[in-house]
Amino acid sequence: MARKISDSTVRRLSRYLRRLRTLDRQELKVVSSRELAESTGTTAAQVRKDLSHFGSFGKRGQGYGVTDLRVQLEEILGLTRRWRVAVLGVGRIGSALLGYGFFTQRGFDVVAAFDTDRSMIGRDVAGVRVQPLKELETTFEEQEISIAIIATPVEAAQKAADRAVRAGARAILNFAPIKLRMSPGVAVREMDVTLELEGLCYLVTEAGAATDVKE
Amino acid sequence: MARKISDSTVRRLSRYLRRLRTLDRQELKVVSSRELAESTGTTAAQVRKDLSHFGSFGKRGQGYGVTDLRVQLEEILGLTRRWRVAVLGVGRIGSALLGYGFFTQRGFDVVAAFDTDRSMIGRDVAGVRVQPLKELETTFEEQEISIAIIATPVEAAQKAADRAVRAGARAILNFAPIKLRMSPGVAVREMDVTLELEGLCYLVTEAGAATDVKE
DNA sequence: TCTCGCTTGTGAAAGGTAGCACAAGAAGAT
DNA sequence: ATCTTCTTGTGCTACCTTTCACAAGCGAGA
Ligand SMILES: NC(=O)c1ccc[n+]([C@@H]2O[C@H](COP(=O)([O-])OP(=O)(O)OC[C@H]3O[C@@H](n4cnc5c(N)ncnc54)[C@H](O)[C@@H]3O)[C@@H](O)[C@H]2O)c1
Ligand SMILES: NC(=O)c1ccc[n+]([C@@H]2O[C@H](COP(=O)([O-])OP(=O)(O)OC[C@H]3O[C@@H](n4cnc5c(N)ncnc54)[C@H](O)[C@@H]3O)[C@@H](O)[C@H]2O)c1
Repeated sequence: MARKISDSTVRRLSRYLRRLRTLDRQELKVVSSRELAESTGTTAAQVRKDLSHFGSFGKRGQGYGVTDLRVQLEEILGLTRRWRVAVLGVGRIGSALLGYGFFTQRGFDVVAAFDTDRSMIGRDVAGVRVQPLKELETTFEEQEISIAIIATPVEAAQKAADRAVRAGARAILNFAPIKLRMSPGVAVREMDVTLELEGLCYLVTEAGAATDVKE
Repeated sequence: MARKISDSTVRRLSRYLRRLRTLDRQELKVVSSRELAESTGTTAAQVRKDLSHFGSFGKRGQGYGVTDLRVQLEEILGLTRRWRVAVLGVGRIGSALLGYGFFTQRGFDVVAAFDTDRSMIGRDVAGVRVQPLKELETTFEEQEISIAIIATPVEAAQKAADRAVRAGARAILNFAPIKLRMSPGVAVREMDVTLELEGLCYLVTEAGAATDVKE
């Protein structure tokens, strides 16, 4: 199983899982690759190809057992354990994330939050106490935090991420609009709203230009 | 210029632009494809290939004029005009977005916000008045809103998006963890924090597994 | 003017990813 | 027991994206 799985495959697996969890809650027993494809925006062949990298989970002529496939995907993605998460920067985005109840359902426990702002420190935000940065190292170790969410202003993002990694974080989810430079062992994902909006603008502008040409 | 530009290329263009804006503010005059690549996490050849789809913007032996290339990219992405944006659902995420000053700098004006909650309606959030849903159609038309950001609970997301599109939106940025079904003419981008976190878990788990095998 | 050093722009090659099409297999009907 | 119907798993193919490699072009300095 040393095969390299592409990023787009992993993203799709996550989408399948999201859907399977809903189906499971609705107590549906089986699902076909076609149904799964339709509700996640891909094709049936793609679903089967993605799953085939990890084994055969379905029954021919029937489809996939919903609960069974859900569990398989959770194992593949590494979600059979719970993950402890810290938020760095408790401003608008940081607070929103701390209040997001969904994480707990999905296996993520936001157990710590850090800020430099005196007036934030000590406050309780959605059940998490905001700590000063100087407590970062001890808390990361004590709580065995492996994921850090960067929600500081862009100027502070690189340093905050570096510090989290030195303290033991193995993955970074970055909300600041900057490309973080990280050592190879550290996994990074970027969430940049502006970047997505710009992508939408391109599509809308192109669509407009395309129809203009046709006329 | 009817060539189809891939999503990943558009994403990179946006990253180049982000970097160019910073360089421009620092009053740097020229930048090479190599420098641009390093600061955006790609390769020099990739940068040149991406740009070559739209024309020749550099000088051989010198590099690219920072301001010049910035303007070119803004034109390509459709950012020479300003875009009017509405936020649907003024909860934790919706409020954070309304307070995000960066949008204005980048050509996006968040001019309207909608919510169903009586206690939210009429309130002023970061200078925008929260309106009831029934005013959506008139506001979209009067303000010529073309982008809708969906920040409602997941159950309401599809309906909210449909309504925005019927009212004139041509692009949707979706924060709810669900695949929206939209007619082909509408551009959609999804921002799902949980999905990104799960992707990180996969990478961390795999990295762990890989080193285990080596030992 | 000629040469040298540097960087772009791009055709060709390599490397991946997605889609097609069908044999294999499972369940239920006859 | 056989036939029918359905859906999986997968080899093959087509397409698309990235990388490579180098000629072309630009400016500086002799
Ligand atoms: N607000 C949004 O909707 C939004 C959207 C997309 C991206 N972002 C990005 O997310 C980041 C945070 O945005 P925001 O709007 O929440 O900003 P904010 O100013 O509301 O919050 C930032 C918080 O980080 C704290 N901080 C500053 N330096 C720190 C450090 N070194 N360590 C820890 N905390 C530190 C500040 O005290 C503040 O509380 C920014 O990079 C921004 O670009 C925000
Ligand atoms: N909070 C986060 O950090 C976070 C992170 C990622 C994704 N999300 C997603 O973003 C969405 C919003 O999350 P939130 O935490 O801000 O939730 P929230 O409950 O704080 O806010 C949701 C708001 O939407 C309003 N609303 C409900 N139905 C509506 C409708 N039909 N039209 C307009 N408004 C309506 C509610 O009154 C409420 O004010 C959810 O889908 C959530 O899954 C949230």
